[in-house]
Amino acid sequence: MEIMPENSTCLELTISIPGSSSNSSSFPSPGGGGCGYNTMRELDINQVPSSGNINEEESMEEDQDQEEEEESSNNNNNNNNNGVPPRKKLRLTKQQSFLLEESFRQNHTLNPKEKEALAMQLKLRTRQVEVWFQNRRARSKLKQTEMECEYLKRWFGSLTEQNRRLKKEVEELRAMKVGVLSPHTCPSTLTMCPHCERVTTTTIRDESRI
DNA sequence: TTGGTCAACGTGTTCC
DNA sequence: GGAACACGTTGACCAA
Repeated sequence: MEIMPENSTCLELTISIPGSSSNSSSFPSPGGGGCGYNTMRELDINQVPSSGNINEEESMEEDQDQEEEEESSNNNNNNNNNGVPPRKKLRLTKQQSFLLEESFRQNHTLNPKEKEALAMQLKLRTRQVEVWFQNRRARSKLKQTEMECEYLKRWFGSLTEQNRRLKKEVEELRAMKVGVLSPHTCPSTLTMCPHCERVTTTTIRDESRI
């Protein structure tokens, strides 16, 4: 996208690199983006019990979560709510978010092997990793679109201002021309000043002196 | 209560 | 034709 704003000095449009620090969901930013990660309990209802990367406290919670998930899963299989199981909200842990963000920063798409490996590492299902990347790309694109929108608004403003100035200048020139061509004045020509790039009038008498 | 966030889903499109 | 993706939407959850 190439846009040249007024005077070509430009407001240069540098569109955000997805995954940049300004991103609301990036880690670490407690409470960043208003999602309330700092205060809310990191409850992951779909998560498999942890080992390895995640600390003991989280591990205990996730063991509990797994039981809930299994129960939920069983309930789902039993087709309560007319076969439509209640949808529960998964919240990724800080660690999971961090690793996903890191991965996204390196690459915005994953091949099946990378996806599987990441899912294993995060103790998530590959589908969850896949969905996370899809949503992350969407958020990234949205952010970029918002930035472009802001930029275009500013550019529109500067063009409007430039237009206003040019119109005013045209009015001045018209007035000047009327004055120059009026009776009792010498015929003149319009010339462009190379320094200020404004049009000035020169009388024929002036020119003859040169 | 309301608005924002985000995981998850359904569907259409693209690519191989 | 199927996998991967984009896009729009839903619903759970949270803070103000």
